[in-house]
Amino acid sequence: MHEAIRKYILSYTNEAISDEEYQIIQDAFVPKKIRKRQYLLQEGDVCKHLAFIVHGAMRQYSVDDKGIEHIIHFGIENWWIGDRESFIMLTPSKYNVDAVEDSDVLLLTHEKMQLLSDKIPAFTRTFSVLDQRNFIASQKRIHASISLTAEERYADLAERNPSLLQRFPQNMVASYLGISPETLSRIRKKALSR
Amino acid sequence: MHEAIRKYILSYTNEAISDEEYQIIQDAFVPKKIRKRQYLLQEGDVCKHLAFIVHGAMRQYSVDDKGIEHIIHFGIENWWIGDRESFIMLTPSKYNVDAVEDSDVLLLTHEKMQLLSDKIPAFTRTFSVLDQRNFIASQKRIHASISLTAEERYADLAERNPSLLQRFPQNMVASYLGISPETLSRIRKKALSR
DNA sequence: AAAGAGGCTTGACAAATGTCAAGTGACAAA
DNA sequence: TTTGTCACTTGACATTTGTCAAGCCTCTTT
Repeated sequence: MHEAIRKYILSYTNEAISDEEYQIIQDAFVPKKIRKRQYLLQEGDVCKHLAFIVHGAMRQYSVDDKGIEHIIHFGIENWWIGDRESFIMLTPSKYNVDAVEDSDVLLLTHEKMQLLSDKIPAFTRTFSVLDQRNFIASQKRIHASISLTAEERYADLAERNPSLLQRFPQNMVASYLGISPETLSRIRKKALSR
Repeated sequence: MHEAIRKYILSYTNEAISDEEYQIIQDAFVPKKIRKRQYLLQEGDVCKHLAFIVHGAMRQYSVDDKGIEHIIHFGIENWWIGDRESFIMLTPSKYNVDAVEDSDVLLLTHEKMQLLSDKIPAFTRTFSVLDQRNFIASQKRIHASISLTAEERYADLAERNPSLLQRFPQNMVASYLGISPETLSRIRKKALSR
């Protein structure tokens, strides 16, 4: 399973990884299987690991006073998932993270992440680029949320990340877009008649 | 003016900065005065600099088909501003950045940023922490946009960043929150009667 | 096979928000 | 001073989106 990480790093950098470095990487990541509906993180706990998804589908969400779930992040193969705020600040998380499909992940603690950053230059760069991409992606999502209608946001998602629409049930997609399941159902109906 | 940067870095790290390092920093940053309404970046151009705001108030926004402005970022003292996507990817920006008040900024190109990262460890950490904080802040804003009503988003902003409400005109705040100026006016009226 | 749960759709209605138009007041330019 | 511009407010109305309730379908469990 660790092979997935090797490929992943290589996709972010051109630097080769030596065998010793590879050994360090193997020691840093802890593989774990997470079954559908199983939690990786529960609200109130401190996020001790970031998870690299080797295979599967997961989500990060909060639950409001009325018990309604608000999904703020989807994760599938080759994506990271976890609450960065809690992970870095060591504060109790306001979010839950759980598996939507049975998933294989690689867990990384904050200490191991520091270790990798210090010892493996390629990793430093990988993390830094990752942070930048996350920020850019967030910026796009903010832009969509203040500039576009619900219908346009759905079209945008369908264009950029069609795979998410197939992997996650419609009510979760609605939550991710910030609209009710009924509204999404109606938007899709309209979109079909074209 | 460069003294502002020294203080800024020290607020992010405990490492002292030597005189040689300080010299490198002085060479990297180019001071510039930007008058109210003056552009730092225009849509279609590549964002060549990130700007550290020493004094003043600026905004990053897009303009849609109908000519309506959508503000995705405010910047005041000690904040960075610029289009990160364009800056990193070297692609034409979809945004404008201009000054809302007369402002003093320090410009940093991509090359100089690399130089600082390579030569000054404290800077590497500063940028990395900055990226992380940006990501966390974005995440909070996404959460607000899908979970809260317009009224709650305003209350949230008023609580977290009251200074922005005083520095930026109300129609810009409305745009930032993703609502019409009329709606914000009504929300404020309601909020007063409590 | 029967029962139940969950996800999706649909209709009727309510609530939130946007749009348009008019009016006011402050401030800057002439 | 006068004029004009611009931000803000307010009212009337339109549009979008949410809420609630019912029904259908599929899948799982018993």
